[in-house]
Amino acid sequence: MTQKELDILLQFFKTLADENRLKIIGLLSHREHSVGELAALLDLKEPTVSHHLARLKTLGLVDVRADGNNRFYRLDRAALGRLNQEIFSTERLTSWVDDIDVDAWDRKVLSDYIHDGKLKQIPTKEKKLIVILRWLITRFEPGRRYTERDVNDIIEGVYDDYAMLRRELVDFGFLARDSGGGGYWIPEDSV
Amino acid sequence: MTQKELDILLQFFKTLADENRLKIIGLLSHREHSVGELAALLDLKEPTVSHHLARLKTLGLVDVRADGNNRFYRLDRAALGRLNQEIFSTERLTSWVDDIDVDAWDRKVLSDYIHDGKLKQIPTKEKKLIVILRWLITRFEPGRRYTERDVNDIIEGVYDDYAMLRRELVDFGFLARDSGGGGYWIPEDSV
DNA sequence: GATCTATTTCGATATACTTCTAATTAGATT
DNA sequence: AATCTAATTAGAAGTATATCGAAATAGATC
Repeated sequence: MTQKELDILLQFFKTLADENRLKIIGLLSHREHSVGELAALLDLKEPTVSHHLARLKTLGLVDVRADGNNRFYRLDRAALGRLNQEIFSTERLTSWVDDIDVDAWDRKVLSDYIHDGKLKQIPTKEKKLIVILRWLITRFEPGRRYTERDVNDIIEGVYDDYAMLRRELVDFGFLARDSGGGGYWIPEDSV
Repeated sequence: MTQKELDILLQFFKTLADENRLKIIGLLSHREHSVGELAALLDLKEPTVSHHLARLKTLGLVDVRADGNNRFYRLDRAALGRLNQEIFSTERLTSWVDDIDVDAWDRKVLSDYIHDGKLKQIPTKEKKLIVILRWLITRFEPGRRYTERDVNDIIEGVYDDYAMLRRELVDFGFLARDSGGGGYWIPEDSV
């Protein structure tokens, strides 16, 4: 769903989220009314009713018909039904947020822990640690072999305790290690 | 529709009339999320998200599942569909306002033109005049005969120009007059 | 048990919106 | 043309509520 569609949806709910506007819709569902009539029925001043009607009109929910000085407003039922269908279709509901960046969480964590390209400290929470490790692993090329020294040097560029981070990378499967001294590499099924 | 039902409807729209709550629903439509995740995704602080979730929960739109310190919220799709059906059924739309007092218009006119039981002035608008006449005619008993003097006295109690009002009462059929001098009375089919 | 983490509650602030009065516009009536 | 009526527009005041920081709560971890 695009931001524009979300705005439309939002305007719809905002417009209907007022007791007097709901009552106006109810009154107009019976028959058309002038502004003065509505004001009297709802015990509001004309300008207030005028304001509410303007909002309903913006949404296309009501029509106006001028008759002398009076302006008779009536409900556009078709528009109401149309909005209903559009808004509450299942597809729409489940697609409300395609445009939200789901990596925002990752970025938040990164911005919290990384300043000027350096890791400030190692997060204790596993969920956050994984975000950091995922960021760190991008400095290694898939398919290439690294000596322990290589790995330490790369990590040290962003954090002093390279041994700790190297261990975490291995523990969480971001790096594989050959116990025979064959060095480190990114496993095929790396996260 | 009762006031209570209108309130429910109103709460529904008010709850959905917020951009971030719509986004939360969208996010939860994919999968459950913790408060912290939602806060990061929406770029809001936890208390704010907590507040939004509480409102959604009041409406029954979301469920909570506790897991350690985390609380995972998820969408109750059934509730959403249920509300949709209830809210947008045609019967409901057309019955929104049965409880609105349609005599309020009359009362408005009366309060505008009558102070302390006295008629301030005669409205020029026919619609309003009729309201006044309907009020005035209640001072006469159905089935009883009145002389012109009786009529004048009764009217003069509320307005000086009794001749004018008497004429209007007759013109609009609130009073019948016997051309032979037999006086005035309320006609059977009086409005 | 003390500490840490995620969430909620509380209190304050800032913003959006409803509602009103006053002034303006447009149409009808004299 | 002048007046009157209905409605809208403009501006102001009050109310509701979204948002945040600080404090409190509850669960997990050490």
